[in-house]
Amino acid sequence: MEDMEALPVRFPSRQHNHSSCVNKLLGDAEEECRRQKLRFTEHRRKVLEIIASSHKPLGAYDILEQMNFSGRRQAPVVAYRALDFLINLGLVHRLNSLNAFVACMAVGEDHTAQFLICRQCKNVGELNSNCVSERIEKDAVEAGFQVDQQLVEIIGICYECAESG
Amino acid sequence: MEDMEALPVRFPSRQHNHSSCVNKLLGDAEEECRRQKLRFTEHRRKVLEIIASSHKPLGAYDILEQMNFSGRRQAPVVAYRALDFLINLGLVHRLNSLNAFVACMAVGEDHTAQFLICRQCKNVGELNSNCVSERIEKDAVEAGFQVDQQLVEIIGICYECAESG
DNA sequence: CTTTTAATGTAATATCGTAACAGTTTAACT
DNA sequence: AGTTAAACTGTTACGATATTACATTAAAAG
Repeated sequence: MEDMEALPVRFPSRQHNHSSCVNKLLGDAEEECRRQKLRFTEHRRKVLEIIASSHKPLGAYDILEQMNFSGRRQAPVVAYRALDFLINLGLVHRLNSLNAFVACMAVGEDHTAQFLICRQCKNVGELNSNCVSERIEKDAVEAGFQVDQQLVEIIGICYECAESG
Repeated sequence: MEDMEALPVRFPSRQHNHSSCVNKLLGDAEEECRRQKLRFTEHRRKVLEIIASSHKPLGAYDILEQMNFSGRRQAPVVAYRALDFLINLGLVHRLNSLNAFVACMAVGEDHTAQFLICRQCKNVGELNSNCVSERIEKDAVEAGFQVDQQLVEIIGICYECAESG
């Protein structure tokens, strides 16, 4: 896996190793839950595993399909509950333009993420530009608007898809 | 209605006169359709009227409820078709975080809009910051990402709601 | 005036998300 | 340990949002 730590932009390369993503995220989750005395239950672990195994956004019902523990299909609310938990913890993001969910690529960095969504390969990257978020904050404040939350989703074509046509 | 033309930020004041918004938008629509040889049909006019009459975002089914032409309820697809048309024309925007629609406040200015959504009064303003959109474009390009569309939704509290508590 | 294209009417269905409530597990506190 | 309170789970049902498919009608282009 290439080093994405130093860059403000993180778009998953085609070759990169997912399993290390998964392990890192599960580790982060466990640590964070210990710190905040929250329970990292089976459902929550499973949902995080599923999401972290893909850089393509997954719908709640896609996730649900992969949750068949005992061959039995779970109710939708099971997935949504786990997703809410993970989102509040900052481990998962919701993409409003797709009604879908992705794992966070910058856990614990207290970031206001912007998402790069490739409409060809469907991979999603995070653009972690403080510059953008500060600019938004600044312009909003000038308008007397007090910002709680920024949602930035950028749709286009990623580098690798542009290359391979 | 206060003059919002000169400002990069447009948040509707409580006192401003909606009917002039509606008329302006209908005029813009007619002109744009004439120019592009598109048909400004009854459904399309009606939906635009409904949306323009509110700065609060409306869901497709809210719009549908106001479309009872002959006392008869229309099918959802009727609203969605008109909405698609108006969005392509740049007269209406979709707010992904709310699954809702608002009239454009800056028709014809070829803008990449950012939306200010007040979570108290539910009014929506447009922040028309080239600075933000250029910054996003620039950062994305640096990551080798080719931008087609930017979605920026900012959730918080507007000036008037902050004042009145 | 006929051919083609665009828009409409209608029904059915897919997709996404939540409410309500009973039951169970876990943590916290005597 | 035993008790209580809080958090989590199981289950059913339903609400909200959006699309497909196809037959019909209206408008524009030739």
